[in-house]
Amino acid sequence: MNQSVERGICLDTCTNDELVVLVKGQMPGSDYLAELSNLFKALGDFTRIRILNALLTSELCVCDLVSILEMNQSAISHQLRVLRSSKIVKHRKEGRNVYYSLDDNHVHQMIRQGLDHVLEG
Amino acid sequence: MNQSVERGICLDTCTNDELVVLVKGQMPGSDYLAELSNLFKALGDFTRIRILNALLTSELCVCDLVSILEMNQSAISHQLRVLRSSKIVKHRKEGRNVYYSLDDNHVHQMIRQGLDHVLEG
DNA sequence: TAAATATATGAACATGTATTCATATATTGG
DNA sequence: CCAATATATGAATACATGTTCATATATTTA
Repeated sequence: MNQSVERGICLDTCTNDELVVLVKGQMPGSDYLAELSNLFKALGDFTRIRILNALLTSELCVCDLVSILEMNQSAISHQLRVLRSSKIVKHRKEGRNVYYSLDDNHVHQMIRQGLDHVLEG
Repeated sequence: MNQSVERGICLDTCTNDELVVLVKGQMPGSDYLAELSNLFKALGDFTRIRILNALLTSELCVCDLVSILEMNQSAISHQLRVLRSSKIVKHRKEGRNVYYSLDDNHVHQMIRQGLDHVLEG
């Protein structure tokens, strides 16, 4: 279906070109696209991706993550906050520990799919 | 399989805890995780996500994208460069136009999966 | 209740990044 | 060859973001 669309050569900026109108019409709303880019942005950091890969294996508390990533506790907590506010992880408190886990199965799949991509490379 | 792993309560930082060792062992190598986070980072920008959503419908030249996103040509070109260097889009030249399209099917699927996620909310 | 431990958070700092402006390059048409 | 058009790119700027340090909060234990 992709390549069957007729192209219109742009003169200056082709604001009313048929294809442009078509593509514009098929784009999801800005709200969704903003949400989507924010989701990817939250996944797009080395520390956070390592946290999430760890959580792929098991629910973990903050100090587990400190040991696994060999990083500052503060740095970990700050990044967990980002992941929490993006609803990517959920947490539960048990005594003085706070256990984090993946909130959603979609994210699980997105990470795995991304890994497939880079492993093939 | 997740919750069946025995937890070890951390005292200070539990460097030798069994679970920590297990999780560490199951993490992909740093190189892959770095690549993965870079891939997500490339997807994690509003402008770039809009470009990619447009390319989901059809191959497009730069000035098409300028019209579709209603943005500065320079801004678009700069972002296309980011997508190119991340191997997310490919390009072909035809006369004075340069046509961009998605390079890889994985990315296609990742975007769709991400959209599913945000559309469900 | 005091000390110890686990976690969260604000401020500061350094670094990264998106956009704009000006300009360069390349291609086509006259 | 010259003018016009499409695209790319470097520099500048403003803004976002990750880490560290210091410290606050909450919970357990002695």
